Amino acid sequence: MASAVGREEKEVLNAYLLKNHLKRSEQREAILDVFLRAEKHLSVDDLLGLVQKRHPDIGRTTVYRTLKLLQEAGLASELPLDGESRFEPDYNRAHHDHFICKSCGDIFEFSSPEIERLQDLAAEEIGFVIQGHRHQIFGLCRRCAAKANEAHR
Amino acid sequence: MASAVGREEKEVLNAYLLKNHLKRSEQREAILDVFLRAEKHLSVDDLLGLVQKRHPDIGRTTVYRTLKLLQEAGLASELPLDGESRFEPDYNRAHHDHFICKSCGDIFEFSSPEIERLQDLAAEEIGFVIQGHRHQIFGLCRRCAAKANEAHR
DNA sequence: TTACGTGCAAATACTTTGCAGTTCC
DNA sequence: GGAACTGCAAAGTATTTGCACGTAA
Repeated sequence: MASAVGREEKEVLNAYLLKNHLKRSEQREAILDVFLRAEKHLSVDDLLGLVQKRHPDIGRTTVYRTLKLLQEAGLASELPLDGESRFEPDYNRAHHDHFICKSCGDIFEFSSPEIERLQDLAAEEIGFVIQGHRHQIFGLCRRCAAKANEAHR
Repeated sequence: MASAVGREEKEVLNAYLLKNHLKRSEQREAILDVFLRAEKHLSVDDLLGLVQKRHPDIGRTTVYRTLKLLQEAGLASELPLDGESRFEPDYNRAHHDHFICKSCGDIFEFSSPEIERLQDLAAEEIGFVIQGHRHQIFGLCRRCAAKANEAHR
């Protein structure tokens, strides 16, 4: 059962390691495994906590370094928030942006080719070459909005 | 000449101070004045540097605190970037988002009511109540893109 | 065996806070 | 006179780095 998760991603990682004369390690495999199984949008602390359930000796530094490695290998992407960043799997995933609930912290994804197209147009107008973007929408998710409404009465 | 800049904003600040039982100070007035005259998108360090040209005794802490105050008063808004935040005047300004050049650091503004509308639609679909958003596009400005192209030959 | 990986502790970078003295109202 | 403001130094927070030791190839 365990081995079925992220088979492809594990191959991608190994290929990346090989290509760059880097080494495999138990830590890297454990972190990738936990990362792929987890709910999305983990903070470093979240991920460290999950990893340490089975591997208490893995340190925070290694989690930081492995997340950086996974990004370079195209397996993870960072969601830079105000305080701490969050990370999500990014292998073979379509581009998307995020709704972030200020109350419960939950994150929802959305994607809009139309928005992308409008961005491209605006960039073209000023001769700007787009390399990446960050599009985050803050507010209250359905549940928290309902709660807030109730409390108002 | 000096007194003509940001007259209205200064009134807004004074009204805000009064309403909240806060006090006026030479520091706050100097910082607001420099802030309004400056090129937009200043970092705290930029602003501190400019302020200290005329008021060497004003400290970094006061700049931080005054920027927070100006935001509360609706006079400034923060552009949270990767390392340090930048700040821009925000009184009676239409909403807009930013292109940010990774090479020279320059920031360009753009606004698209269409994008806003699409955001609103996406939010509605999941019952999300929007309170704010951050939409930043990274890449190369026209000039830096041209430079990069040249270097490639 | 040699270069890479790991974990700790220390360093960094930006921002906030505690505190003692000063200023505004 | 009392609450608010200021500047310094210290504390915070998230992340990175130096280093000695361990490990994969």
